[in-house]
Amino acid sequence: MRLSMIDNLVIVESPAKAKTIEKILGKEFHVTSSMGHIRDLSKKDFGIDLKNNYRPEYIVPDDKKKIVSELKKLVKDAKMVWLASDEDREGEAIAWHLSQELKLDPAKTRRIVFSEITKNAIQSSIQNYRNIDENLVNAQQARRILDRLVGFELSPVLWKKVKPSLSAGRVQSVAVRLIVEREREIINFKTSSSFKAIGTFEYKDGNNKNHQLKAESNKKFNDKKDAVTFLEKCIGSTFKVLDVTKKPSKKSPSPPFTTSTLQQEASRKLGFSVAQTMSIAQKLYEAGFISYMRTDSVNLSQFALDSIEKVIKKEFGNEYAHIQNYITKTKGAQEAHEAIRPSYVEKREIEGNNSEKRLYDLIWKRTVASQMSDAQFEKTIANIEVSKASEKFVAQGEVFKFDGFLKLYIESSDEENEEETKGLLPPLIVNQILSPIEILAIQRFSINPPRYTEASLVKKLEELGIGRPSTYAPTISTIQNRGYVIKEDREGKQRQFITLKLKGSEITELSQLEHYGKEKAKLFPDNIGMIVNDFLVEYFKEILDFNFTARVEKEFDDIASGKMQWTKMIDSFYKPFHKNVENTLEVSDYSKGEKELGIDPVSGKPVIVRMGRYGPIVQIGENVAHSEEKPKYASLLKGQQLETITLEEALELFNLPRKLGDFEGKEMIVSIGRFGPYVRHDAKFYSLKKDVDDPYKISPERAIEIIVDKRETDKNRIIKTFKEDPDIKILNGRWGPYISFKKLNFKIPKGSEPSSLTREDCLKIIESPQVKKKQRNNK
DNA sequence: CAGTGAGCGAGCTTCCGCTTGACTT
Repeated sequence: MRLSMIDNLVIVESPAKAKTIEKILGKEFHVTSSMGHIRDLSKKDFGIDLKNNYRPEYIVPDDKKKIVSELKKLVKDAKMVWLASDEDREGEAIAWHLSQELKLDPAKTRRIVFSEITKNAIQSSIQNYRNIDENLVNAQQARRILDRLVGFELSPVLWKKVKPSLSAGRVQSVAVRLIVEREREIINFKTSSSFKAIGTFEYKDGNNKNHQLKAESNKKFNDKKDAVTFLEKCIGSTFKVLDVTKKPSKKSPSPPFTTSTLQQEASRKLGFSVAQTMSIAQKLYEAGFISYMRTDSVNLSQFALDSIEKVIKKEFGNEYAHIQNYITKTKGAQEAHEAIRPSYVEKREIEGNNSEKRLYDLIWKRTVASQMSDAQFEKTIANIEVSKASEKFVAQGEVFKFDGFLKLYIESSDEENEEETKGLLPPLIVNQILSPIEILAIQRFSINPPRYTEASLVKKLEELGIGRPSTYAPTISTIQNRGYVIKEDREGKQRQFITLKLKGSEITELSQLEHYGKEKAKLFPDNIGMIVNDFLVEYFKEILDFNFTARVEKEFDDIASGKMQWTKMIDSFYKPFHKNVENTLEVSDYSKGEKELGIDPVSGKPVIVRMGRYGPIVQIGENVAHSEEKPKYASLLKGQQLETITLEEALELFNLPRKLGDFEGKEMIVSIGRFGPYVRHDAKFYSLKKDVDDPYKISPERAIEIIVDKRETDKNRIIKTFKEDPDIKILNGRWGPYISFKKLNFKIPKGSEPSSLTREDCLKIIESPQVKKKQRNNK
């Protein structure tokens, strides 16, 4: 079916948005989408003519050619083209690129903008059309060109001075820096401990009724001696209530979700990675369940506010509604969209898989809670005097007066705060004498700064105004893909802590174990991340500065408001920057993170760690040209870092390969290869079991066991072969049975019995279109 | 991801922001 003459063609960025808008505008308007940017800088020679005042060379990337040719067809038939891309710098540039690439006639082209998809907003935008804002477009061109210059000049410096294929950029390099510097803070963190006293007291009130309460000392004690001294003073002291203060307090709801806060809460509450959150949100958006998921705005449309108010009043009662619009405080926010909210808040639940349901539920609760009343408390603080000591005890209580938004939604926090003993306090009166039941002084250790999670890194970047909602998730992926950063769990450790207990007039000491330092899905810098970071911070301080983006953003704003010419801005940045690049190429050494750990007691030679071609290594002795004596090398184990490895750990690496004695007349040798620790026997390799066997300590008996076990599983490996076709084999693998065919492997569909498959069945699986598609995608 | 434990050296790698594709006639 071909659409006849379309009078009005509207072009937006996203197809899902196009669908909704078309419904609103009716059949006189055809709404289509550009799928974001349709042109980009060519990759040849930067795509920038440096000799010609930074003239950009734009091309249509291959994956956009189809869209552009379709748009060209549509435009030809239209009497009026409405460019409705987002109301921000990038959106303005998209509109401009469209007008250029589609060669739109200015007389038949109108630029319109709306930041919410409602009938009113869209119809009024049609009334208030304008021309493309060239200053804003120039600000975007400056942004794009600056990023290209930085990225495409810095990355090759790294290829020459550190390692090929590495990358650097205005956003990613600062993200890595944050993680590297945080890790160093943690490495250098000196744990200290102190004691805090917690007393349990009781008293009888006028009606002879017994009450109990807990109170904490108002001061910490630096060491055990001070804590004991305090407890000794408590013996025979009287404990008197000095004062009781009551004051009201309140807690307000958080604003509705932006991309960044959604990623943070989905990470804390649901354990999603930022990429997971975004792809689930995309599904919800495409299904029409939520508004657009890439936004920095906390604004809600009047339509949304009205329907949320109705829902709150119906579900919770009138006193729970407190309709308000929040103000976006984020640095550099462009606010082209609404906050992330349910499209129809009346819809409490959606159809979809479990993750989609959970994310929708989170968005629903957060949105509705944002329009609910403050929670009201009454806080009580009582100071308790200790007659023989200058320190006091403080009892704190908190009572709900009104739960407000907390009835629906409690925001999580990144800090794992210690539980405080806050609850209801019994009625206290001044000068009341309390009798101590027991007083504990518990040793508490200071906690190092927390490592970043993906989501808390996004939060930090957003605070610095670095990156945009559409790039948070890809940036986090990039720094992991380059090997700069690894997302990992870490086992916690154990330590002892002391509890001193005063009961009656006796002080006893108790030693207990506590777990600490357990990490889940935290970002750790890897060796190469640290080396690259140190190199960039040393030679390109300006770019790596946390305020670099903020500074250039200011200049982009000046371009947007017509106060500055974009080519001048780029020129004054690029001239000194490029000079610095050339200078760095000349003066800097090849950077491999080299560090001397000490002297090898056996040979008397220095022990050096550094990055080798295939990863981090340790060497004994220097590499002297033309010398016959070569240094000895050993690779670092997985998880060992150049930054933290000790001399002892480094020397231990040379205890491999280790001879383990003979088995069946052949020697067994233990060592560590690319794929981890192994035993070699009779020219065959047998992997040691991860986290079970230690190559430095494994016994010959255990090694033989591993060899025999492996032979057994290998025997069971072959399920079926075909005489007529030796290329096809049905095998048992780590993930169950599979078909092996000329170095390629194929899953066996559910429900088929592997041993009864015929050659024809196998060929069918190998030739099936789904499998072929998958192979293409893996390329 | 499907089973390794080597070592020549050509040619390529890379940025940040917008956005979802994918398949015939």
